[in-house]
This record gives sequence, C-alpha cells and structure tokens, in this order.
Amino acid sequence: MLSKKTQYAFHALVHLAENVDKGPILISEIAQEKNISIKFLENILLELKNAGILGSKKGKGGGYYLMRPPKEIALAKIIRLLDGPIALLPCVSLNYYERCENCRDEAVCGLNEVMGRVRDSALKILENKTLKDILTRSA
Amino acid sequence: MLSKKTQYAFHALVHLAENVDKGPILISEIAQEKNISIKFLENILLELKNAGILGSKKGKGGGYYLMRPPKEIALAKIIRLLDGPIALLPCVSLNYYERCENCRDEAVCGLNEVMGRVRDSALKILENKTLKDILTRSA
DNA sequence: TTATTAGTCTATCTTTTTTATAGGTTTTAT
DNA sequence: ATAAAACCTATAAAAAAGATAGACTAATAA
Repeated sequence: MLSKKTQYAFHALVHLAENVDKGPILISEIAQEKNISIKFLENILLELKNAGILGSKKGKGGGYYLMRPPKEIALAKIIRLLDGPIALLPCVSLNYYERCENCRDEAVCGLNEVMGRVRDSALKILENKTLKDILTRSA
Repeated sequence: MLSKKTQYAFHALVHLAENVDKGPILISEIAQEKNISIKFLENILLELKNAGILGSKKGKGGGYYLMRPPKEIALAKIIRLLDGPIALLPCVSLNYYERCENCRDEAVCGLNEVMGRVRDSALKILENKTLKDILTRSA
C-alpha cells in the first residue's frame, strides 16, 4: 500500500492540476479541500518542491504551483520520491535494488522472476499514466 | 514492498515444495537453508498452518509439509494472508476496502480508476501464478 | 519602512507496525 | 521415560509512519 504521504501528495497534485489557471494555491486551501493535516501537507509539498515537481511563491499572493503541465508528471515518479520502491521485492527493484539474502542465486530464483513481471506490469501503467490521467473524470 | 514476513514465507514454501517427497521438514532446516531467524520463522509457519496452507507433525520425525500440491497455492493468497492488501490504495482493495477520506466521490476519482488498473494487472499475475511457478528454475 | 502573509526549515514527538526473541507447553516416536 | 519437535503467548526492540511545533525568511502591500 502507498503511504498516507504519497496518497496526500496525489490528492494535492490533483488539486493543483485542476486549478492551474488560478496562479499559486495556498497550502491551507489544499489541506482544507482534501481533508489533510496542514502541517503534514506542508512537509510533503516542500519535498515535491525540492524534487523540482512544484514551484512556490512566498508572501501575499503566494502558494504552490506545478512546474510542468500535468501530462508530463508520471505517477511512478511521485511514488518513488515519497514511498520508495514500486517493486514488491528489493531484488527486483530497478531504483532501489538490494541483493536477496535468502536465496542462493537470483538468476534461477523463480520468485525473482515472477515478481519482476509484477513490477513490469505495474510500471507499464505507472510510468505512462500522469497527473492528467488522474484528474476528476467529470472535469 | 512485501514485508520480511511474507518474503520469508515464500522462501520457506519454496523449500517445502522442493522437498515434498521427503516427508515433514524441520523448521530448523528451513531456517538454516534460507538464512532466516528460527523463532521468527516458527511464527510464520504457524500462521500458514492455521490458514490451512501447511500441515504439521509434532515430536520426533515431525515437521511441516504442504497441504496441497504447489500448483494449487496461488501467490496472492500468501500475500493477502501475511501482508494484507495487494492494492496500492485502500479504496481499490477487493479484500480490504476502505472508503477514501480525501476525495468527494470515488466514482469520478481518476486516481481510483488508475490504481484499480494497477491492482488488476498485479492480480492477473499473482492470482494465477502459484508456488510451482516460483521454484528454482533448474529444478 | 513596517506589518502581514505565506512558504522554509529543522526538530521532535507519538503511534503503529515490523521484526525478533524468550520460555514454557504439548504431542509423538522410540 | 525421554528426547525431539511443533505449539502458544507474551513481550521487547527497532524502525517507520504520521503528525505537530515553532522560529526563520522572503515577498507584498499599506
């Protein structure tokens, strides 16, 4: 399961995407709209900003905004940033690989192979679907 | 990521599957072979037994054994038992569903839809692949 | 230039989950 | 009887997740 952090991030990003035309959006507005603790959300948005996904403006009229159009922000990127590996096992992770301590040889480990396939099938979706694809469907 | 518990369970099950002909297998043997803390493994095997996946025999000559042939034990079942939901979000989980607290209407939530697809693609593999499919490939 | 607004930063705290261990109990083969 | 091996329950230790606090900095407007 994705952590609350990542879930909150997605909802916040959706809100920002659905309001791109309105200039910088307040943390407090997002927090209220999406029912998220404002202080917790603050940390999350900062992290997204430091990763170059969001930009911000301080002072009156300030807030957060997307650095790129929604269709260029892949879901996989957000998950990896805030949650870490997408793979179910460290030994099949592309970005967070760790050697398996419990098997003799990954090359002939059947678990490794099957979990690699699960990873591929998830990535096929998560690398290609973007913020644009998770906006509210009526909008 | 799957918990250590689930990872250990898979490795233990593989060992049992690869030794079906040898009668009950000792916890200690599995622990040593797969490099798992024996006491931790004990708990895991018990849980698998209580779920009807393993059987056991006490006393001398005792140990654990599979209750069904490896090809009838789906990977999804093991994961759900020891790790809980396979879905990335509670609101798209088939077995552990929880309402989303952050969106107004799941029916039009794009995140819900995409994550539902990720779940389906993972389940397509994990429901159909079994213990038999994760045995060491040379065997 | 000062007050206000709003993000920045870092630290800490609480709770939950995960991982692991301990030690006695029961069953069974010999 | 005794030794082997699973059973059971509790607890402890460590790590991660979730949440909060408060002082700091930058931008804007009066």
